[in-house]
Amino acid sequence: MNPIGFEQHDHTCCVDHGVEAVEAYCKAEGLQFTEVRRRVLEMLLTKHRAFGAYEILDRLREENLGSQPPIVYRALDFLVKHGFAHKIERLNAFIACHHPGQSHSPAFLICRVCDAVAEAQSQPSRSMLGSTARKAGFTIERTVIEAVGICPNCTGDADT
Amino acid sequence: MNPIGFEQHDHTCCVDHGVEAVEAYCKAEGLQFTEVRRRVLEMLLTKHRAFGAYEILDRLREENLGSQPPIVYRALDFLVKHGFAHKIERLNAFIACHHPGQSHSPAFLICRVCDAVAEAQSQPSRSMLGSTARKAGFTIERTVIEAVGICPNCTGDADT
DNA sequence: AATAATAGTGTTACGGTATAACATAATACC
DNA sequence: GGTATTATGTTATACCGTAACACTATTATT
Repeated sequence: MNPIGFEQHDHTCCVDHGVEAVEAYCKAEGLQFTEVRRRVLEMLLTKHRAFGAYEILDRLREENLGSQPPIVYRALDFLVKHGFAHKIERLNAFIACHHPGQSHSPAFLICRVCDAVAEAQSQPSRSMLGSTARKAGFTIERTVIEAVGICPNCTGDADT
Repeated sequence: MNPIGFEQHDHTCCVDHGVEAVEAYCKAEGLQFTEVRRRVLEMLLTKHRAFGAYEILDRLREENLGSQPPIVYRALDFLVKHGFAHKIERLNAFIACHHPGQSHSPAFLICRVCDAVAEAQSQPSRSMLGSTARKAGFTIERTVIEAVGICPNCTGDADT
């Protein structure tokens, strides 16, 4: 249950492995892993942080893969729908998933200093939110669990 | 720990009590509870749902209390800053707080059918998110806990 | 009460986020 | 090969949010 994102690591693995995993999944499920979708995923995988849709669009434009918002939003919709990426509601931005394929309810730790985002797992059904929902007769379909704060690498930096 | 929002109740109490509580708090703390701020809070209290900033602005405009976005955003900033209202990140919208004065980390149950929103309490430090953060060395300053699903009043309605 | 300091409001202008709607192209399926 | 489905290209627009500056009201100080 350790979050991925704040530790030092060989990041090329994250990119390669992430793309491979999604490629395999799409092949198995008969999903079209098109060039735009692949490039958007690759961009998301380049950093453990969230990317705004227009930031991604700028990159697509440079590569002549599209220049209008719907292009990037459709690619992001695809990635999010199939669990290859997540939207960080607090940031109105998107991040690659680190457990593609596995069904999961993600939780995020967002560093407000360096913008790093770590993905952890939540267990809605076993959380207080889940028990509150059951008591109230509310059926949870999706959860948004995000914590904003200071990551271990930025702790101690001179900014309150 | 029961969420407020889905049950039948005498709603005029919510409005009156909410305004009174905030008024008393502001008086005690030396905060200026101006007309715009009061009206925005009253509007938020009229329903157990979230309101977009521009929806509120339209009402303010009708009442000649301002016509430009900064007016409503400044009032909302004030209300959120002092814990009289919360922003629902998932909806980019705002809702009145139901425990003004008490310090708390709210959690929300959002019905995607009728748009009702119930406010419950979360306990970040005791949650899995809290323990994950501690293990990772992450300092949580604020949490966003929102569940989207179907409220008890809409359960069974013909929409999947 | 006059003054200075602070806080709130009015207004313009703009930037960031997101989607509806419709046309065209590519792919999958039979 | 023909049809259905899925993806992309494009225009236009709607919604969300803030920077910057002028002005007014309130509060604190003398």
